[in-house]
Amino acid sequence: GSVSDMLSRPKPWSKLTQKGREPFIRMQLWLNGELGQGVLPVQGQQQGPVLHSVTSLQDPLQQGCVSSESTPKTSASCSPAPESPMSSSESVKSLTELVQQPCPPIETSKDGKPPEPSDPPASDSQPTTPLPLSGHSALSIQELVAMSPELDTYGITKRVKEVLTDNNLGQRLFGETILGLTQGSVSDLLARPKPWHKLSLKGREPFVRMQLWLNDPNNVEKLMDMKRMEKKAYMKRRHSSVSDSQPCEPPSVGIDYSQGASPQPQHQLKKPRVVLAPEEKEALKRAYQQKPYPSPKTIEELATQLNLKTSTVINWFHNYRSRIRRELFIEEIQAGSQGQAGASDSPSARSSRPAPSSEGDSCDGVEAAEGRGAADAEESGGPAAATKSQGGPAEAAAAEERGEEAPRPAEKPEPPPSGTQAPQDTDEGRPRAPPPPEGPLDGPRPVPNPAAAGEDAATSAAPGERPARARDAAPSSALPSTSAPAARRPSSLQSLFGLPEAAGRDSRDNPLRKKKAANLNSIIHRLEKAASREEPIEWEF
DNA sequence: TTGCAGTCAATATC
DNA sequence: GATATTGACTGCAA
Repeated sequence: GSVSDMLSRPKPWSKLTQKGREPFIRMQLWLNGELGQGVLPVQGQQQGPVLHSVTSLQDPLQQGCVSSESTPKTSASCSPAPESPMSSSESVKSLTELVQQPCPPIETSKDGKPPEPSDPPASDSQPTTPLPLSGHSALSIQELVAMSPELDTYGITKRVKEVLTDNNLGQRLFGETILGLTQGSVSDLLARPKPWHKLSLKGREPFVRMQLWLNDPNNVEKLMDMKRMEKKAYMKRRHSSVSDSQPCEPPSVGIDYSQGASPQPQHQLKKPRVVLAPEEKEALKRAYQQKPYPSPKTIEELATQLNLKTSTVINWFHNYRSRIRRELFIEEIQAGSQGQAGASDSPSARSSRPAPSSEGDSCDGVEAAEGRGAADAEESGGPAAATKSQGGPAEAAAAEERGEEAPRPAEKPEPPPSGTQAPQDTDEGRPRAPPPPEGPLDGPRPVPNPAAAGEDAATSAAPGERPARARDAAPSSALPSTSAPAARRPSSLQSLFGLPEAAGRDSRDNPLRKKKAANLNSIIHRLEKAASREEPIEWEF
């Protein structure tokens, strides 16, 4: 009966307690084929232990940055349940041990050596995760992730960065060996970690791995060894190739994908990477300011005007949106940490917190208005909340924003719901003033407000120009979005992102504000969407 | 279909 | 040489 109910009416993850998540984890493991080995023998006496392990997983992680003080109640929370033989304490202990073990093994197994040539094709025993951690017992990284308490992603990355730099260890080595990610991904992750509650299971994985690694007393040593081994291998290779002159292939040490079988088709297909010219980026940014979510038509136009492929334009928008969002997260976190103190937790709690701003540029322009309206909406959990978490924070933040240099008229985005909203955008809304150099560009000329072209102009919100600085720091709030779930676990969250309200954000606010503002557009867009559901009539203008 | 999260991997920059 | 940036891709979810 429980199964039936669960299958037909699964609760969203965020609404589940640790205990409640267990069945889903089991299902996931089962789906992944990881239950096969009796890892999680659901029934039978084994249950006890198994469950234990599952739950206990949390501990290991906790040692580290789990939100600093948080000390989540983890296991405790799960008490009831039928089987819960595991009362918190002991089970936890045993578990802890279990978990702890994992650390060491981190690199073991297949990774024992990084990529080195030798690496056997990884046997692959593990379906999904080939990485290091896998070795351990039955605990899969997924289990750890699923059961782990909220981790302080920012703190973790900070520590990792420190350890790496202090020991002169590179991101590539760390990434490939410990995280199973490439250097670029590691760099991005370390520089712009998203708050735990904003991450998907998959996205949490690297943080769990980092935490485990940090907990491993021999972590540095192991990496160092690895580094040495790599170096040796590299030298060897180098020598040999030198002699025979193999023009050589990739000295890369990492991962050998060579599966023997296929002769690596590599080269051929490689299409050259598209590199957008500054003018093109400018134009796209401008377009984004006007319409963060351009219609296909607009995209086409943009592509045509810039002489780019539509897919490039589409990708650019996707990436830009998502990156801006990420930056906002960091700001939030930083802001929080700074002021820190109490704030209760993360985003979630932060309802009223301001956002920092550190800069960024990336999104320039975007300012748009901030509209608290939007903020409100979100914050209250309103629609925004709805929008996946994501928009949430960022947007919210954006909302707060407002700043902008000169107060732009239309700034306030207002809660779109009302429909129209987006008034400003289109032309008037657009940043008329400083629109970048349109003229100069030649080829792709500065897209004269591409946005305008589109019909959807309406959607976007106010444009803002780029340098918005926004001075005011009004604290607004928002950010709440961060998802309700988070809210649920105050303990840990708190520590993570405490947000001080006041903290000096103002000072630096500007930079980011822009971004935030940009996000406003997103918010608006979404709100509109939501609104439109009810009234299909679109707001075209 | 659309948008997003997470990554990769080519480049840029330091 | 290491790290940062960023266009593109994959898989998912709504």
